[in-house]
Amino acid sequence: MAVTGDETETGPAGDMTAYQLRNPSYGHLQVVSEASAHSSKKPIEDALQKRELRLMKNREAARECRRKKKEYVKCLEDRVAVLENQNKTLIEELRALKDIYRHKAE
DNA sequence: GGCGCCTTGCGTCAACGTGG
DNA sequence: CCACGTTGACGCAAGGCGCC
Repeated sequence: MAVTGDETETGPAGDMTAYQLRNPSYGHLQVVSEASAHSSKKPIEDALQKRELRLMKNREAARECRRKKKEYVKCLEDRVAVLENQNKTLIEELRALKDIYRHKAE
């Protein structure tokens, strides 16, 4: 039951963080799917199981959410860099044109 | 070394939006 | 209406870094 050959942990950090190694709850859904094999038990156990599943799913969702946010911010930063370059070029171009205009006027 | 401080990544909760 | 997904906010732990 290997952790589903993970593709998501290949971010900038690369490997598992110390936190991930330390924290036993840093896992994926197969643990719970085992647990929920037989679904009708005592209501309390059932509720607990439900909660575990919810927590686990939310854990994954939060991770994905952060990944997306990081990607979004990176996109914005890249765009800023591009626009700054464009701006520089345009300012330079404007300066050159003004120069030409001034010489002609003289 | 051993601090304090800052940054990063995580898990959890709560609130909200949405599809069935 | 409810179950579920998404995301901001919060607190925590660890790592990096400069300072003593």
